Amino acid sequence: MSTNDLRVVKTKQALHNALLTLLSEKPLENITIAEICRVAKVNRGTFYLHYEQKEGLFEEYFQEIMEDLNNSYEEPYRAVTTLDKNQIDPNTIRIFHHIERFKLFYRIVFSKNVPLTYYYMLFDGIFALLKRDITIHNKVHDEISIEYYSAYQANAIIGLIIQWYRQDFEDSVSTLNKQLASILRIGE
Amino acid sequence: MSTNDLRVVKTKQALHNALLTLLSEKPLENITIAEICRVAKVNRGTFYLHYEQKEGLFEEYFQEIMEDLNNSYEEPYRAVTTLDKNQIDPNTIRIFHHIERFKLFYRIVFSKNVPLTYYYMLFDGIFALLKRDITIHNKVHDEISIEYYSAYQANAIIGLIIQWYRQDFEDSVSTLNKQLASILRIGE
DNA sequence: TATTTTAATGAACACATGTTCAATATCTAA
DNA sequence: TTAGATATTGAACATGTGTTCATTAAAATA
Repeated sequence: MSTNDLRVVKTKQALHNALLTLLSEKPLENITIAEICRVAKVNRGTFYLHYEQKEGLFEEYFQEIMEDLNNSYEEPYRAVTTLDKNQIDPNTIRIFHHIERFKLFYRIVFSKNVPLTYYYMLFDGIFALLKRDITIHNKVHDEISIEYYSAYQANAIIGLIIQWYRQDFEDSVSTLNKQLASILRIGE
Repeated sequence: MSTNDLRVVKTKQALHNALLTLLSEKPLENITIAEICRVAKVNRGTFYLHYEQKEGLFEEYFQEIMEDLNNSYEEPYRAVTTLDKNQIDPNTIRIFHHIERFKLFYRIVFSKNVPLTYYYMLFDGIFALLKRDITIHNKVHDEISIEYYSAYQANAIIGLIIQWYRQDFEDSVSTLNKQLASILRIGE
């Protein structure tokens, strides 16, 4: 099933468009595979040739969004996890911008009937960024596992995002940045 | 649909037992409602009278487990979020004990094809505990929202648990406690 | 362009979902 | 204990799921 084959490209594009169309009408959980295929005018068997669940289709979008997250972290940036808290500049924290930019997607990602997969994709994305940073600055005390520490910090940030999501992203990005900066400053 | 009615009690009990039986054989995602009903010898229509999805049935177990979490936090305890980090005693951190006690359940809760609902139940449980504690000690700086701060701390702990889960809970409870204590000591 | 390769199709299958409704069995309260 | 209330049942229905297989159509390549 070569990804370059025009037939494959065409089929996937049709399925992507169909999913997007349906997502503007109703939540992912209420969309069926049969429905997507009807809209895309693609045989249902063909769907299963490429994906196992509708979630797999959704994941392809997510990949692109995760790339945006990574790009938004390209240099120049200064990390939020630097142990020297004085270095923190709220404006350098780009994660919240990213979330806001794709809040239509993140409303789906954080909705309660959706599988944990997407959560883990976000977690892994942030985890990798923080871990890279922690490793670069490598100031963590010996007795702390970098893995645990990264998981701790990454998920803490997602905790803020959950709280933000639950108020339907009403607070501004800069409010979130300030909250994070203030929290990290505690204990100085 | 009175909860006291013996018929209701009996039906729910049968469904609970059936779910438990099936869970010992295969993951929740591979268990169907029809299957649960067959094992429980309960009409499928009756299932829908009480629950919408098999997840609703699972949630009832979760409630009990959340009670254990709350109980494990009864006094005497000293909180992990006290801003004066010197007060932290790893032995007072009971969350990891709780997770380990119910690791059979938490393996399900953290599996990637399960809905986010369970994650939120755990999050809300820890969130409430930490918020109560933060409010009692109420040492958070003015500019920090207690909601955001609690969400941050609660999810950070779950971050450790995710990392723990991903290594199939191989580390000991005391390792987790020490990691948390060390992380909290950073920045002192 | 002609030939080969292979993705997509349509039909069919067994089974699951979610819902309805009249008939029945079981419980509660008098 | 009986009468009334109601939870449960079984049957049926339209639709979705996941899979199979021979056929067809569209792409790659030579």
